[in-house]
Amino acid sequence: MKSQEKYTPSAIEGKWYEEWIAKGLFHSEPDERQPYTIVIPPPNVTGILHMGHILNNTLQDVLVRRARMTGKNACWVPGTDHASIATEAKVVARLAEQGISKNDLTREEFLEHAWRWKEEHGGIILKQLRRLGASCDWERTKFTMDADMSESVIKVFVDLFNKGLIYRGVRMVNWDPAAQTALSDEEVIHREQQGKLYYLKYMVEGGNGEFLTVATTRPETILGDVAVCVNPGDPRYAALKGRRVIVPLVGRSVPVIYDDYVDIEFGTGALKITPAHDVNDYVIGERFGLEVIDIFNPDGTINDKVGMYVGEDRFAVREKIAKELEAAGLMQKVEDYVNKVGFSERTGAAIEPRLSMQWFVRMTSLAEPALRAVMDEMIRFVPAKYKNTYNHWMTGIKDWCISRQLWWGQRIPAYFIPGGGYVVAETPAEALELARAKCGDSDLQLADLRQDEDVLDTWFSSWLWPISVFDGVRNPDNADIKYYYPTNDLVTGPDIIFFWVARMIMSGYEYRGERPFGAVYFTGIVRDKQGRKMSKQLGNSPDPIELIEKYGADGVRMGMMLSTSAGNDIMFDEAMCEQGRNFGNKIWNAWRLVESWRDSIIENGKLKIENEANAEQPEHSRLAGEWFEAALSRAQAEIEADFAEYRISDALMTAYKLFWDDFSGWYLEIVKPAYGGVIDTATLEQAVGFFERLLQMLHPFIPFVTEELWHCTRERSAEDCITVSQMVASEPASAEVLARFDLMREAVTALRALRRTRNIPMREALELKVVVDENYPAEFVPVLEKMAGLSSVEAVSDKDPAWEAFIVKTTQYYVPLGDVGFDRDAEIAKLREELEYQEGFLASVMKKLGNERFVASAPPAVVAGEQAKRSDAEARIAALNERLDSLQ
RNA sequence: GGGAGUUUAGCUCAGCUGGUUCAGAGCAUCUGCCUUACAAGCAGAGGGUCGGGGGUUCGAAUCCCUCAACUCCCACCA
Repeated sequence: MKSQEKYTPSAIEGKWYEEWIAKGLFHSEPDERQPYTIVIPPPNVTGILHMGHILNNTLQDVLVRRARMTGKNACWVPGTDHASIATEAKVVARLAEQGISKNDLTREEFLEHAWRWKEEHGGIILKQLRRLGASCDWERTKFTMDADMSESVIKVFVDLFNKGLIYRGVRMVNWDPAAQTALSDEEVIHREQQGKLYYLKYMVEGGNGEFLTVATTRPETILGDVAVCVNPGDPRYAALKGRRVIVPLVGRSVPVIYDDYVDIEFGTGALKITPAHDVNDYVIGERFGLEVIDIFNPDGTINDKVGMYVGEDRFAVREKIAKELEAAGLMQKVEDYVNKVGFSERTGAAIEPRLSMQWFVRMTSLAEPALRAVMDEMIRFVPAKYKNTYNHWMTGIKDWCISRQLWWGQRIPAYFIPGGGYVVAETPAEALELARAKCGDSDLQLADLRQDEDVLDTWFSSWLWPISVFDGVRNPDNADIKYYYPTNDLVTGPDIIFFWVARMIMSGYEYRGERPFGAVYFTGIVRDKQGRKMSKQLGNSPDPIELIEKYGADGVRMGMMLSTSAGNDIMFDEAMCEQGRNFGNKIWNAWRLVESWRDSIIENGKLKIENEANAEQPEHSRLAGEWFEAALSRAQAEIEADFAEYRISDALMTAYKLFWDDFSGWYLEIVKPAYGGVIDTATLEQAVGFFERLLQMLHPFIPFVTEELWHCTRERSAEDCITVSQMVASEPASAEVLARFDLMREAVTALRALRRTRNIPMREALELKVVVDENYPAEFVPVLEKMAGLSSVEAVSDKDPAWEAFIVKTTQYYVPLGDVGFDRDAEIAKLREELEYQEGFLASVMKKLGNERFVASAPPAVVAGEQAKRSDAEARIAALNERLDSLQ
């Protein structure tokens, strides 16, 4: 295949993705190779791609592609999450647009709408991931509400119930009035709010105008007040013992009670007790056997319990009641006050603590092996700092509220028996059997049983994800689960460490007796370049698809990977994508150069110019090959080490510099045929070989352009894609060759600088004289000659002071040039400056070496290093002095 | 109120268990160049008292203490 002249990402990306899919290159089946497995953190089925997904999925793709190219059987399982609250909210909103209220529908009708919505709008995000180049095994795509997935969830619920790890009870839970469901503690986000603290007067019953002042942030809850509580040690209220006070406006008489919970210092030292709407109040109410008056409807409006403000919203009532208290003279004062308020993670609604009947999972025993696994690094967290966070949460773990008052999700498999009690079973038939046995009524019919209305928390299905995607719950011994589980790496955000990561670890040990993954790579948050979180409201989040259209998926991926290190937030700047695109262009053009060499000697697979092309390989090209082989090996080894430590951006930077600087800037320039000449076949072959290895090294990061060029480097069969090609293992690199080449490179740089100051064009050849010593890279002279444009290199011992000079390490180089343009004073000044620096350096080294304690206590290698520095510096100083003397 | 983390060039970040005059990289900036792969490029250059202060050490960006700023997580104070 011949390359196109211009690099146009859009022209190649779609094509190759289709090819990969058509050839099934991302599909994995168990075989004799080692597996490498990643399960995707399933995005919401109705979600669309944002920058966070780009970051997260590019990382996964880099890991998977690299594994695929290094002998592993790579399997990346994609899928989506049913996201019960978010999706149900969207469906409800859409129904509302059509004038349909959820309340007018039966459960079945609603679910029909929901499924239709899912079929129409779901999975967009998975299609978008293809644009990014994600090499998922799409044949394994899962959805958390697929029949088999749901079955697994129910099976686990029943199992945990039978083990006594699931219970049902009335508890104070976090109520989301918008979604009208309970939430787990993790789904509540606490944020500071500018609010007010209202000081209300509670008149003492039977007193003559005495009152007690209670401070509250939520005056509307006085409707549910059942007591006022003060600290028993508070002298201000000692006299009120046994008295009752009147709840303002409401007129209800409530007792004054005494409990240590109340802080004397805070507010007025008096606390109103509303057991139905505050967790602490509930606890105190229980202690004192107080009544519970729930004043809210599920949607956060006031109910008819008290007969005031019926049907009005809680926040409207707050303002209204404040005014009326004021009017009634029952408001002492109002202060500005900042407090923390809980909000629903999904709907953003202010959470209402509410007493209700819910299902819970006992977590303590599940947490134990899961905690140990991470602390003992059976599961590695990257970065490790998240071990702390995890440890803290797991140690103080609370029971998990798993019931949601929604319809979209797995319905809780509990069936109530008419006479009371319930049974839990995987199927209605089993439930009936159990129920009959339980109540001893063999005539009981299925229709008599009533299934619990609630569904399970979404996370109760996703915590099984690494197991259930391989059907390991229903068929624990199937070939897939045995082969792919435990998975290798999990790439996710630290924001779901409790929601998801911790729970997967728990379910992993409970249901497989094994960790679900070997390592968790925590990404940071993608922010804009001012450091602000990307959000719809701010409008600072670029559309990833637009970015891909502008810079190519390759460019966007590069941009992301260049600036990501685990756990650190990434400050996204579109310029990074530009850099990525530029790199694609660089690769492209480097190939065009090599290709042009080939085209000049080969046509239709045959040599056009026999004699010249078959000529012996020039020495400089042979040397360049020797050096680049070493450079490539070293880079490969570094990249391997980086991947082992999950330093993905470092690995990329190493490959980037290798390609751009070493390969394009040096190797290709060295072997480039002279003007009008042709390349020899040996060098061409070598250049193409290097190019292919570089493409492989880069492919995980920048898959499309590398695949395109892979098919240009030689004729390939349809199956021969870089995606499934195997990288050759790194060989030890010769440090000697690399170091000597660098000395040569420095000489070239010095000669270039010289040309620049003396304004000598490249076509004008220079003569180089050298005072040969051990730091003179004699073997690379052919390269030096070519790169610096030298006509001759000669070893000398006598120098002419009129010669231009430079020193590389300790080697003195001279170039005889006329006096034209030579600035003796500038040269002397430069030499003096250099001399001063070297003398300072030597002094510092001597000081160290003269220090007995240093020589005695520093490691021998360090001391030897200092001695080497000393002799180098001395040699250099001698050379500088010599040069100075000759000039002065 | 607890806990964790961050602070190094204009920007984004590397600098591992103290040891090259160690102060680095990429990008950006500046100066030359349209040199027949690439101006999405080439050749160069400048730029930081490693947040402040103190200490340990022969030696500190690196270890300790302290102060400051920022970020995140956890927590039932009205």
